[in-house]
Amino acid sequence: MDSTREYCYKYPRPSVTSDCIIFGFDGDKIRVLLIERANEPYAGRWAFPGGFLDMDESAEDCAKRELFEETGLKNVFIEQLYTFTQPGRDPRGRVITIAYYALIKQTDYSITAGDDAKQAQWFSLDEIPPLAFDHSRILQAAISRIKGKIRYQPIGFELLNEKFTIPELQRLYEAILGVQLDRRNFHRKIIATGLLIQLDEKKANVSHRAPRYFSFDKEKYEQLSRRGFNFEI
Amino acid sequence: MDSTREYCYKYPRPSVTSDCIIFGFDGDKIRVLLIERANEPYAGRWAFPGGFLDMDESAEDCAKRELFEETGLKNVFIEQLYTFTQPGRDPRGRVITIAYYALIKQTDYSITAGDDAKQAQWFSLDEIPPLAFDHSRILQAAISRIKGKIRYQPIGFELLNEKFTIPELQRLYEAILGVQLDRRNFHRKIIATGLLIQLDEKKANVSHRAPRYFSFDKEKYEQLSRRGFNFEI
DNA sequence: CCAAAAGTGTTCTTTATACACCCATGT
DNA sequence: ACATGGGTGTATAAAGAACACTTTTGG
Repeated sequence: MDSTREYCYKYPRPSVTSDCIIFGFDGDKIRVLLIERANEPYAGRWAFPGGFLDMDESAEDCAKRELFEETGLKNVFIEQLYTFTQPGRDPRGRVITIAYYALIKQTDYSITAGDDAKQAQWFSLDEIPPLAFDHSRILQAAISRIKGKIRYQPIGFELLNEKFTIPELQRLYEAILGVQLDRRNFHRKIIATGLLIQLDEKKANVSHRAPRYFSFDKEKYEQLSRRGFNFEI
Repeated sequence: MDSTREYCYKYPRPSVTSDCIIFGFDGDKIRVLLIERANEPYAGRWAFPGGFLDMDESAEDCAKRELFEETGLKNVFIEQLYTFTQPGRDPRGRVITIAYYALIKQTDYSITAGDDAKQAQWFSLDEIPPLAFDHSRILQAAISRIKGKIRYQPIGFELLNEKFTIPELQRLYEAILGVQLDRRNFHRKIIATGLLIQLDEKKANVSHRAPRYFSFDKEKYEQLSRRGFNFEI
């Protein structure tokens, strides 16, 4: 028996992988986390962290495990994006990929390459290098998902520090939506949601009126969500 | 060599299936299409049409093929819902399922059981029998998807005939959203979208003022969509 | 004092909500 | 004629958009 081919089935089966699209925000632009592939195929190309599903883990657990192994990121809340199944999308044979995405506070984590990855690095969306496989299509899907979602769910806060100013939040919304918002109306509207807790602290060392810090009232949001209210910006 | 086990791989692989959640509307309630399973596991139980992925087809093509084989439905526009990957969700072993959903005009199609299915039948959402596998969880996911979607995209028209009256459309919205809407405000709002074409025909044989027929202006909707407008009810 | 950006208030327009009322059709 | 549900109008309230003005900070 060929010991390198010990798993045999009556019908052919595809390989299954999970990939992670991790977004961050540097205060100005949205960034996405890529790894440089160490192995063929596409060695040297940039790609999303991800890898093959083990038989005893869900696709979500697989995505988290691979994310940790390749970038050092841990305890990230990921959400399923889409499953890519086109035959021919991977030169190794039939591979289907379940893609997950997450929005994280870049400062909470430090990135370190490991495993299959030569390096892991943040790229802003206008400087994305050529990607392996069909990953640029996956990226497009992820971007349009967060664009659609941010209008109706308070996912923006996941990208900012625990404490943040309203102008910072506005720059984030503008970066994701790609539009300019009126500073004054944005301020009033975001306060009107009742989901911000004002802190007794202002931003220091700015040569103009210092903006206040706020934090996001997650408990209140969860209460309101359960009652079926809807957030909207 | 064991001819029933001719596909061998270095690492174990899960089986992959595609399932279809097909919604219809009978003028009063939302219905969903189920098949009665002919084979084990769960023989005799109701389930969504679906089956194993072939190696030369995408998961979407697989879903359409299985839908046709098991119910006779053809040319249905399906959309990916979610991929279910929990280990243990299928007694046959590790199976992941990519679920698709569709909204169809029940009158356009006639349903006929075939293949793995003893029969295919529409069930209204308050009369769903016990389902095979984790299909009741999948159904919940599909219902909450269409509830979320109908507010912002004109998917309701897919469930109605080519020509329909505004009160019919309203009953559909009420069935999906589970709320009562004001007849008069609904009328004005749906007309204000500019996406309905008024036909020179009224509903016949009703013992009250006959409502006009309308059709959905798909071309206009696509034009407006491209310009980034957003539909909202 | 000045520049720059934060924060507040005010006006105007648009949209949403709640109904009163009229209209057409079959019995 | 009347019951039934379709269709129109209108008044009020709430939300959104535009923008003038005031406040705070560092230089």
